Amino acid sequence: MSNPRKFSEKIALHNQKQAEETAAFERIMQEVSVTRVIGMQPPRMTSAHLSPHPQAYLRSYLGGSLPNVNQIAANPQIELHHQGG
Amino acid sequence: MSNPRKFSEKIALHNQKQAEETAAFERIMQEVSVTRVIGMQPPRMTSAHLSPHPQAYLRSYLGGSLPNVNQIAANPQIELHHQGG
Amino acid sequence: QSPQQMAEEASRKRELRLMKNREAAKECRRRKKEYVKCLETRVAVLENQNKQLIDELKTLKELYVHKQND
Amino acid sequence: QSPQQMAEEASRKRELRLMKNREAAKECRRRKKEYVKCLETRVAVLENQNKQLIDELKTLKELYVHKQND
DNA sequence: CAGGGCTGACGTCAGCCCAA
DNA sequence: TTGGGCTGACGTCAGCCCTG
Repeated sequence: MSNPRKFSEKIALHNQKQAEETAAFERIMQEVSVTRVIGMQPPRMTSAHLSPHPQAYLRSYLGGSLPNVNQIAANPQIELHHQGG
Repeated sequence: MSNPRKFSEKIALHNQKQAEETAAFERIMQEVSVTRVIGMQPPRMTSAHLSPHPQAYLRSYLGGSLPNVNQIAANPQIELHHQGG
Repeated sequence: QSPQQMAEEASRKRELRLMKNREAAKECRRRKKEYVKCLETRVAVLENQNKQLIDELKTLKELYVHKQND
Repeated sequence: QSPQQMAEEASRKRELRLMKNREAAKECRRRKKEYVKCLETRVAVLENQNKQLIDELKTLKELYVHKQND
């Protein structure tokens, strides 16, 4: 049953749910942040686009490592390949 | 203090917060729904736009009563940004 | 007043206080139980709202990038 | 066995059981208190996440309609 | 300041439920 | 099936805070 009788199990279940929801929350927030950043660029060219290192430009706007950026890199306008790890 | 000692006050406070958050939640959901609906139209004209009653057309897509939709249906090109937050 | 009457009076007062505190404790436990149930319900409601908000955010985000590519 | 030893044995067993249940009740109250605090913390966290999600949804929505009007 | 309303914490009883 | 672990509910004590 999803509603255990022992308090320890209830606490463990709530901690698990909270961890999952926090992960999903942070993930979607980062994705939306990335979407908004790349969405602001196309209408106006920035000097950063002339830079030989566009990856560094994006990483300057965003904080941590962005594993999902690869999907966004599928956009034909911007090329963003792995920096080799 | 925001953390009362009596349980009745705690319950009242939680009910109040829940009501406010639920109201804000339903409001933003309806707004986003409206935004998505009107955002799908401009690229291609639908036969519904030739109808003499566009309000009825919108109400067919959306559920409850939408007081803001009237303004949107009247002037589709206006910007709707209410309290900024 | 005789000490006998004093003892009876004290005993009656004590019993009355115990009775009041007994019922008060019962009501207190009832309110606490209701409060905990309120907390659990609130958690469930907020959980559903979070999921719906995340889904709507995903949808609007993809719609936004699609508009971007048009 | 004499009834005297029987009574002592029963008394010792009862006292041992009371002692165990006493400590168990104490631990149980501790876990319940921790659980309620966990619930309150969870409510606060979900509340903040809801507000942030709504704000982000508002921002993305206005950005979407702006892209629409361009 | 004393008195009373509420609640935190304790010990006890009764009952549920699972592993032995 | 049953003993033991956990918990729900009770009554009591102690303490806080507010009102008289």
